[in-house]
Amino acid sequence: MSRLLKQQQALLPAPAHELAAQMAEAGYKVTQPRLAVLRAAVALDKAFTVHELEQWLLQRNESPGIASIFRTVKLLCDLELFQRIHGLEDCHRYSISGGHAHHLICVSCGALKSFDNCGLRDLITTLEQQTGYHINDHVLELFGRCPRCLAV
Amino acid sequence: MSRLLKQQQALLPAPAHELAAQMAEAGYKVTQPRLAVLRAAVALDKAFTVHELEQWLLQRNESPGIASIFRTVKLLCDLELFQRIHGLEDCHRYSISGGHAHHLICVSCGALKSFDNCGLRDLITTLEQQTGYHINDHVLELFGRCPRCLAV
DNA sequence: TTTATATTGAGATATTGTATCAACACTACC
DNA sequence: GGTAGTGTTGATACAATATCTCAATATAAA
Repeated sequence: MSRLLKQQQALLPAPAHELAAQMAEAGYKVTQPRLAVLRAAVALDKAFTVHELEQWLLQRNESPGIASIFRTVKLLCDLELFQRIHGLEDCHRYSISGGHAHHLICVSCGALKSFDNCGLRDLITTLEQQTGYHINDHVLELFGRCPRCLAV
Repeated sequence: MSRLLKQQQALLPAPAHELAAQMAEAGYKVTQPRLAVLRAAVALDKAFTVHELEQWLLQRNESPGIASIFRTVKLLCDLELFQRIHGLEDCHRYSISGGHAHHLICVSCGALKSFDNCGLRDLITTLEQQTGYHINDHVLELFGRCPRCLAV
């Protein structure tokens, strides 16, 4: 079976392949169900829900049990390869993290841009001085409409 | 019953009283269950969960049905008197909004500071130019430790 | 190949809500 | 003061997201 696995990995689009490699590096096995989730996430190419992953995989008759999809998403979040998206309506979407912390999301189609330079340093310094808090983390998500949806 | 209601309102701490007034202004009845939720939220004085509201009220034997607590929280969110908090671990906390959009939250005790000037205008302008998106909303939450928890 | 460990899938369970609907409580009108 | 209409409540059912349990299976290491 491990030969089959290697064959499939070789056929993966680069991003899923890279994510799988990072999973392996972290000491986790790159199994078929986990690969399937990675492929789905890469293919969807937007902020996705677990349900959307499952639907994508069901259409291709390669869906693992829903528990395994949830487990894989959680594992990838813990490894900081996936990231939870904080939406305006709900917080049940995830994205491939790419090491970036923040997102710009199209409320119309779900298209997503990641960026890391959030320019909050001054605000954080000011707030620390004003409040006496020691700030060490933050959530920042921006919402709007992407060029394609604006053109429609 | 309406005499009793007025008597109790007069005993409220100011913030709950004000929130109740705004509910009334918006055309909603200020009932005992709704007042109870307001009192609990004010008393907790931090980012709270619906479960925490219920516990606070149960301890005082004045808890409405859980459905009414959820309904009241939702109503107050719709009226922008409460606001959902986007936490690092989950997004099931709420705060009294005070019209401000952003929060600084102590991860240790849940203490909460609100502020409105988030200084994101430059970032938003830059991102709009870089991406072609039209940005019209955002979520920003900051996390750290409050002075009291830092002192422990 | 054998052994030990990690992972899976199915189903039960938990958590956070929302929908339904009969009973109740106000309000306005007569 | 009664009555009708509306808003609200509480109990329960239901839904969506997610985790737990545990036997069966897959994988890796010896």
